[in-house]
Amino acid sequence: MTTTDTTPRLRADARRNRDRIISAAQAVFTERGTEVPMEEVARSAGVGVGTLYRRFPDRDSLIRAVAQDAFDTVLEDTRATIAQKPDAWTALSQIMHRGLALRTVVRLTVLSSRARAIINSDPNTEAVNNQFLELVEDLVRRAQADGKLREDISTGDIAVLSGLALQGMQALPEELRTIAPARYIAVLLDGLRAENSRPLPGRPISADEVIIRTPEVEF
Amino acid sequence: MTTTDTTPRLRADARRNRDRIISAAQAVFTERGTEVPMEEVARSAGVGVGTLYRRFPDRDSLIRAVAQDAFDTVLEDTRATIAQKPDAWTALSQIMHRGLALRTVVRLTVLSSRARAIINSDPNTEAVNNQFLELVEDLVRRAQADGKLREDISTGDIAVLSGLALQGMQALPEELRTIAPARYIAVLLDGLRAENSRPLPGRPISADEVIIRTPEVEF
Amino acid sequence: MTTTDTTPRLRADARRNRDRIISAAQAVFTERGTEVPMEEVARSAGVGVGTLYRRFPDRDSLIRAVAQDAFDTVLEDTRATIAQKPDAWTALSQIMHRGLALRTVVRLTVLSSRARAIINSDPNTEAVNNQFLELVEDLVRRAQADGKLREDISTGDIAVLSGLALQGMQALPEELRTIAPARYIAVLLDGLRAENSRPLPGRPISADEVIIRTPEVEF
Amino acid sequence: MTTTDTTPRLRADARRNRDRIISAAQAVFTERGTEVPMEEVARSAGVGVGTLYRRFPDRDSLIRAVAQDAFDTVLEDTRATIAQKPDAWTALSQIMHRGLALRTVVRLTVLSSRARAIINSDPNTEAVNNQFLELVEDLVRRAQADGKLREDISTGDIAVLSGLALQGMQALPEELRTIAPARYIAVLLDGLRAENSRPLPGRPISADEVIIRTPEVEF
DNA sequence: AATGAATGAGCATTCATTCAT
DNA sequence: CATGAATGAATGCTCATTCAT
Repeated sequence: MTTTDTTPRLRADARRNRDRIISAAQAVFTERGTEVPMEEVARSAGVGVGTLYRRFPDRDSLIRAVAQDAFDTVLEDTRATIAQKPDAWTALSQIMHRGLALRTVVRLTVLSSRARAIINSDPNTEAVNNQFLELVEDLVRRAQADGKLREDISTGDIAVLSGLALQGMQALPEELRTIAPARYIAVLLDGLRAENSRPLPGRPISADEVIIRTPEVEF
Repeated sequence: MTTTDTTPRLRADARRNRDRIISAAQAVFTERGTEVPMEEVARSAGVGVGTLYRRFPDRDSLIRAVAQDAFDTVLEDTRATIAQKPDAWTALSQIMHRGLALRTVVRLTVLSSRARAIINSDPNTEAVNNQFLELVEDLVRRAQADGKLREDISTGDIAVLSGLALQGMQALPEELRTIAPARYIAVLLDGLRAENSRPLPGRPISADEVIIRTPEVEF
Repeated sequence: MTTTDTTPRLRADARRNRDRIISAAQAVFTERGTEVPMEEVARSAGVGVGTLYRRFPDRDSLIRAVAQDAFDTVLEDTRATIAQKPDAWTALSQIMHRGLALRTVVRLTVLSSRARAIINSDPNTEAVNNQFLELVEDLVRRAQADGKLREDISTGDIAVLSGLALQGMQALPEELRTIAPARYIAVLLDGLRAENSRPLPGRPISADEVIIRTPEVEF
Repeated sequence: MTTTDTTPRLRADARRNRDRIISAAQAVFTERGTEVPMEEVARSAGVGVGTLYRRFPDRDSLIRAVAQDAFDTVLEDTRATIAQKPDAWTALSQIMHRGLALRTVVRLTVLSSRARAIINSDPNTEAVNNQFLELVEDLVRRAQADGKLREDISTGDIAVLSGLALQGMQALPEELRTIAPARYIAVLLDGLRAENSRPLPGRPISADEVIIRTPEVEF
């Protein structure tokens, strides 16, 4: 787990508790949504509710911490990927194929309007997200310059599309849930290649446009 | 609205109310998930809770009715599309571009595990769904025979992919929410074309495999 | 059914409906208490709720009518019994052994505080009840004068005791429910005979004292 | 209160609350039946509904606990009585004259079919009840051998008869409600004596026959 | 006049959050 | 500090009563 330590000093055991809670919450939120009873989260972290609430005064603050953590991981991964790959298209492909943390982010931002609202109003997470999007933006530009990525597409589109392919797999039986995302990312990538492209309807969606304000949807 | 009239005879006003409730529930479920307070559903249908409950004795039975209705509409639309288009690829494209009812089905089946469980145990809805999948299956085969659709793909894949592109748009600002689905369906279609396709990882997923049994996820 | 016709004129079919409702309500109240859903009562009378409510504007008024009817029957039976039996003790025995209408009265008065409150405030029923108690009072006096009935007992005691033996049989299996009341009435009668008697604790309870004011108990 | 401690360890305050709830529920159930609003029970125990539900997850489990407790007390009382009284008839008399806990049992078993169903399916309570009935059975046999108790009677009859005399007193004004049960128990006992008894109709009812299966009656 | 639909108040139950141990 | 108990507000569902057909 990667945690941007905001709380300066924390005794070792308290720290450990905090981490266990975030891990557990991430798993539980990903599996069953952000509306699970707090007691469930506590139980699955192996602590009492009291402890949970001492660390995170309400559900929102827990969601915020989980999001924070996931965004951090995504950013780190992305940096690591870029550090090794000079080819923009390959880098993009790899990033889109990435796993759990990205999936958490997707769930949190795409599926739960509550999480979205929280994330949108958290400067810390937003900052990390912006850094991530900048990196992707650069890759997009470079991949297009290389003639690999279609022109009528922008960073926001990529963000949304990666999101789609990483979610919604719960409808599949266990066996397929593992292989399906890779398949659909691959289909998408084929659809994103310059060579294949028919002109798209609408207009490119930029990175700035995917940070959202719709607070009503709640699955 | 398309309602398969199961209840033999219903007084005109009762019928009207029933329809209003299903419409309202469809909208509300699509907007805010299947867990909205029943009172909300009632209010948005302009009836009292009592009426809602008289017609649908519990939430499950309402979800079932909404699903039924949505599946019916999807099937009808699909038939109409096929009736006019002899070209399989075009037919598939059009079906994938279709709107609200399909979106409801997707929401209901992909996002809410509760809805999934209900639908899976409703023979009526399942029957309609099967008819729909058969139609698509035929289109897929034909489009592949025509050399339009890539070979390493099957009906289940198409079903999942259409689902993905039709959901998750709530993360976008109002303006884009309208145009985005069409864009992403287009990208997907480009990715699905036979020409230039790279081999996909995994294996084709058949129609039978997307009727699902995982009841834990609940957003 | 014996109904003291208060409502002067009533069309034949309306009259028939009224009677069917009272019969049904008597049965249902006796079986399942005075709190059964009105819809149940209506269904078991074979009419719609609307009709039920047209006849009896609320639950209380239905209970009142049922009580009325039962009291009437009890009074009639008692008169008939007395008319044939000059021996007071035998008359008392027979009255105590009587069946359904008496049982309804007992249920209504002993088990449901609501019914009790209603009956107590209904001059009509009260009048009938008073006539009944006067008859019993006379029998008690005569049976004591004959040396058959113990002296330290009064009409109120008899009323309460008959009530007890006629109720609470629902705890027994079907077969016994039929024979049990007769057995226990017999035991009671043996206990009431002058010859057997040890002095009782407390004091004789008169007829006036069993018309009651406690409105809290509600089974 | 006698509580069979099933839950291993319970914080002092929780334990205290548990006991208060059972006491309150016993009183309230006895006064107003097993259908009182849970909120009433909670209020009368001086706790919030939440606490009530934490301890007893639903109404049935509360009824079960109250029954358990009452049966325990009855059994204890009975043992104590027997321990001091070698004379079977006197022991029986005393047991029949006993008060509140017995009355609760009676209410619960005789008046509420719901309670009956619960008790019948609770092995724990059933066990205690069986022990109780064995003790009474023995007393009945001895009292008959002593020539004190009439021969044409069995344990089940005694159980039913004690039940009758201990209930239904709510029809009486406050003052009499205190003395009445003793009076009627006395009458019954006179009726149960061997001397002067007339043969009873029907047949003796054994202890096994009063554990019942009729779940429809609900007062 | 009879019917059954509509309404909404009432009670059961769950769960976020606070607080005593 | 950690724990789990207590609280009460929110929501599901039922049913008495009213009213349109």
